Amino acid sequence: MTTIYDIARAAGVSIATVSRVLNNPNMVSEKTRRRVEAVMKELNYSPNIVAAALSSKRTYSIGLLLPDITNPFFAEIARGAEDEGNRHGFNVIICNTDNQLEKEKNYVSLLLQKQVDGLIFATAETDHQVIREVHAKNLPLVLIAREMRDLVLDAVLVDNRKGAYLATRHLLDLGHRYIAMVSEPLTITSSIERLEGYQQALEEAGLAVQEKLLFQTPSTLAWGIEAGHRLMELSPPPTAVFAGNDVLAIGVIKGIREKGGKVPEDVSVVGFDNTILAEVSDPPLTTVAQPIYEMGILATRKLINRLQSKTSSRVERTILQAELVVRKSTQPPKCNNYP
Amino acid sequence: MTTIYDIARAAGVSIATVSRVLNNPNMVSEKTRRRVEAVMKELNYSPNIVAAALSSKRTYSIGLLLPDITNPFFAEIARGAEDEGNRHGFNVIICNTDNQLEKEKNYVSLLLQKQVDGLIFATAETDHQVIREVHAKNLPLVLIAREMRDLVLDAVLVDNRKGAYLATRHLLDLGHRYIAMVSEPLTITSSIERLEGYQQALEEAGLAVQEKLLFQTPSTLAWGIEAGHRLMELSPPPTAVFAGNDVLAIGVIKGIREKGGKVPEDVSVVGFDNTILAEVSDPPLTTVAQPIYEMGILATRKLINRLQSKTSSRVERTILQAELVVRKSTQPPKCNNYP
DNA sequence: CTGAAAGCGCTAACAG
DNA sequence: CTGTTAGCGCTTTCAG
Repeated sequence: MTTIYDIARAAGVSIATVSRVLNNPNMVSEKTRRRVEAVMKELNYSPNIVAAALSSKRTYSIGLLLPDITNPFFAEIARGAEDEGNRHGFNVIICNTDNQLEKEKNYVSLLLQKQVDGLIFATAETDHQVIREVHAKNLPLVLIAREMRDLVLDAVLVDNRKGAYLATRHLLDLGHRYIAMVSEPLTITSSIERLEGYQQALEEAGLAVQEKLLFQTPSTLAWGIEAGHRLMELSPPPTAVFAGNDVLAIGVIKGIREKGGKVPEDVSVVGFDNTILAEVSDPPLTTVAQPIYEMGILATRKLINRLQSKTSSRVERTILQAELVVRKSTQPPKCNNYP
Repeated sequence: MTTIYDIARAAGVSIATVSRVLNNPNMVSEKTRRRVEAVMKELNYSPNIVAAALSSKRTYSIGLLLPDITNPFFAEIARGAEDEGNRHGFNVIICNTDNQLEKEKNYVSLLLQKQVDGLIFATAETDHQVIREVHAKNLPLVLIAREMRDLVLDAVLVDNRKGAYLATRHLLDLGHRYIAMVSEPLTITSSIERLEGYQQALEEAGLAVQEKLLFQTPSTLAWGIEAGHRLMELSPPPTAVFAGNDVLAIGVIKGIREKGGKVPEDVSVVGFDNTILAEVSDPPLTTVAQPIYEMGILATRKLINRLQSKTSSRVERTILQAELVVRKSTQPPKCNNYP
């Protein structure tokens, strides 16, 4: 491996000069710069970032903590983060936390030892000791897709309430009056907000929220199916359902079908997220689109900005708009037999 | 930030001893070890891995190059790689290459500068200059899911031929005689092998491969749909189709439907990969399962083994079995009108 | 514009 | 079992 010493010797300059042509080329005379560069090429030199990091204290890598990269929603966030990071010379280290506090703690500790420049955190918890600690340690940090209940930090979010409102409103506009909601556990801020949007739409339409139409389940296909079954066991079953995310929505559709119902003929279904699943499912899913990829980009850009301008300006929450994407899983109700 | 010097001073030992309790605790007497550990706890010490890496030449991070983390197939590989890496104290740096040579080159160069301990490479190309260079530089490297045409390297693969054979055979067993294949571009080794499996099954059944039943398209939903259309324009249309992967299969189903066909009633469809898409699609997709997650794990384990035993033993190709997962997208043909 | 020199925090012989 | 002493390869004052 060739080092700046080799280059310096071969070019007849000091290592300081070599370092300068690497980092501050304009502080070096054109002539010596050229010479040094030539030698670098000739000796096929490649700087050792680890060594640079040790003295400069910048590793140019950031940690991305998310529940599960296998979930299309987070995969897309990761893609956005990685693209934007790469554009600025940063690498991203992926960490799958499965929403387990223990794992998050271990990852954070490891990432700190690796001296990452900052963290992007997509956690499920609304209250989080680990995040508090990171924040206390002054490591740049931005939250994505989820917030914390009582600690305001840099974050990139989507207007969940509005999105849920749009979804429910769409169902209402189609003529539905008996609309269920299947949501993720309400320990997640986004779930709470989506539920609020649903409520608001119903209330505006002069409808009361009915307890028996509210389902709360973990966010997996299997649980969605289960919810679909329970929905169909209601008598009468709802004519429409708003699911808290695409996975649940697709599960619900499957569950409804397994009980002999048809989507959208018997019951309309709306999802949330607009992941690839919504596009691929049959019928294609009407859903609320979040600019997921863009969120990954924005969070990363925000983090990098923080890293560059040491100015500890104040906390910045970016809230993006969600919008309804109407596909084939919704239609007017056949009849309106609402209790 | 507290360093081993601080610990050494506070514990009344040398930095070497501190370093030892960190890396070779058994080389230190129980008593001083305890003391040092106590001080570490007290001073809330956290080792600086960057510094350790500079002198030890091990960064405990590995690069994972894949086309696109957003593709469920690669996301699952990434998950496996990350899980296994984490289990051994390695972090994984994700790089999305989009199969672009230029991007791959840049990433590899950056990863080398970052002194990653090794690389896991999922590339589409069958012949690859970048990989040759990495290999020449003696950086531990394992290929996953794809091979190179004329360079045998450590790799974790699936028996594509056998998988494709099983898929086609399943269709044959159901009574289909007029079976199309929609495959990814044949520049990818896996595509070629899958085509071969298809051929073999047909030939064993005494059927000739018909050129007009062979489609080759990029692996996206849109192109799959397009292929579905073209399939239905044949007269008669095939009674079954084997698609080179799940995304294409789902596209084909959509395309068939758009032309008024029913799946599986009019035409049966088999996919390949068994990603979440197969589970989520309607009808659930009969497909060939690859142990994707496990492949990620195995590739990583193989890499880590290489890192640990410096023994340059010989190249090792692991070939996993694919198996058919029968779901609802296939059934016997209504009638067998094959030309 | 350039060079000398002092680290960054840790590992790894080598002695003892 | 423990301490001393060189580095690892690069950045960064501080002089000149």
